[in-house]
Amino acid sequence: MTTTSAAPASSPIPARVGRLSASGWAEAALDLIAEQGVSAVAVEPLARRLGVTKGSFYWHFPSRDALLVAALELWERMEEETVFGQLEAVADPSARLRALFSMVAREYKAHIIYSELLKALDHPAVQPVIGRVSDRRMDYLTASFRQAGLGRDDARNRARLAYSAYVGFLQLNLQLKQTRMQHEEFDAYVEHLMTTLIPPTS
Amino acid sequence: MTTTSAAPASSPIPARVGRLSASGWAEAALDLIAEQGVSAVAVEPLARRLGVTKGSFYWHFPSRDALLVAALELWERMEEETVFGQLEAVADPSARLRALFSMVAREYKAHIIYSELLKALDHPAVQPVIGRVSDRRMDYLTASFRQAGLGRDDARNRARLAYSAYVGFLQLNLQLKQTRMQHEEFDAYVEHLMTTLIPPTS
DNA sequence: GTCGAAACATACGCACGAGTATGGTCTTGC
DNA sequence: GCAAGACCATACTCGTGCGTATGTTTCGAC
Repeated sequence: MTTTSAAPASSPIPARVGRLSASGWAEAALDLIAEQGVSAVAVEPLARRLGVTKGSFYWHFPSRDALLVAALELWERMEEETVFGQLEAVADPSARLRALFSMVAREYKAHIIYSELLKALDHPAVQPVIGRVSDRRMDYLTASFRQAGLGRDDARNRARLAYSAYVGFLQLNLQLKQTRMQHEEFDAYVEHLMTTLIPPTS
Repeated sequence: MTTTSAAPASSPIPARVGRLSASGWAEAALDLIAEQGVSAVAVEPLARRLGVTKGSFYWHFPSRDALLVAALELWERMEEETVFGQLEAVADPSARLRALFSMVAREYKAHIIYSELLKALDHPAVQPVIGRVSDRRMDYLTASFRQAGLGRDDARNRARLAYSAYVGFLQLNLQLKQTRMQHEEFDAYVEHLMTTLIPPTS
């Protein structure tokens, strides 16, 4: 979504503009992950989608795995700016947790990708990336709960609980289409999260 | 694990005893799901594992999908007895939530399978099954929180939170091998869950 | 303009999994 | 103790995805 920002993200119609670069392929791969998961990132279908053939692909990348790695690097950088950057900007630990959950509604794509990557943890290339991102977020949440007044162990456990709730929410509400929540209902749930998980500002 | 209870669940060595039945194939498929996920349920590898060939399989089942459906039915029945049955037996709503989390340590396999099925929600055969099971558990948790003193909306949201934490825990601690919790740490976490999520018995 | 490299097309070989066809071997009822 | 059906093996076809080999077009430098 940066360089060659053509193709409406999901169109089977080629409609290419210029030529492709390696990052163009990586971005397209990320789109595919968001839509149909990691296993859907196949060379030939992806090439058809971009209006080219595999001949093009294997000029930019040595293998399908190399594409995946490039896409994951791209996502991790993107995630660091978008999600983590926005979280870091929020000073109040209470508002920070709210920000994390509210972002799911706004920054939809980054979270969908995170959810899809969670489903592909078997893949050796995915595991370290998702490990780093999860640890980083967990540490930040833990620190937030600490400065919100919780003790060391309590803060870590509360962070576990909060982050598990985030991950579980992604699975149950984004993947399992059935019983999708409405906006009002979602807001009420987030409100419930706050009062339950955030210690009262004594 | 009922009829032809041979084969040590993970041995590449055949070591068959008698002949196979349809349920034998379904049980083997469930084992494979637990170990390597839904996509690993392929006819030929499964046949090799059982010490037979596909010729045998296609006598018992018309297609690979039919096997998956049979395996899912088997699991749903098994789950209803094991997990749900044990939950229902517990009267106190507080102890009930503790039971749900503690069961993850004991009844390992059923939860691993649930986790793997969550990762395969794209598959049309998986979605309704996991939907029914999740709804049933959610309803039961909601009722538990109600009789623990929470209002209608609060009980539902608290159930959402608790169950999301359960699902997230499965993903982060069972799938992501990295940073696995120890027994002591796990017990402390469960304790934290109780005090945080269960309303005090006024 | 033309030349070289970047970007792409075409046509292959290979592995693997789904499904079919057909024949062989147990094993149970009687 | 022998049919008949249950169970299994062998040998195929077909589709799909990965990777390679080898041309062909496009573009920028000079």
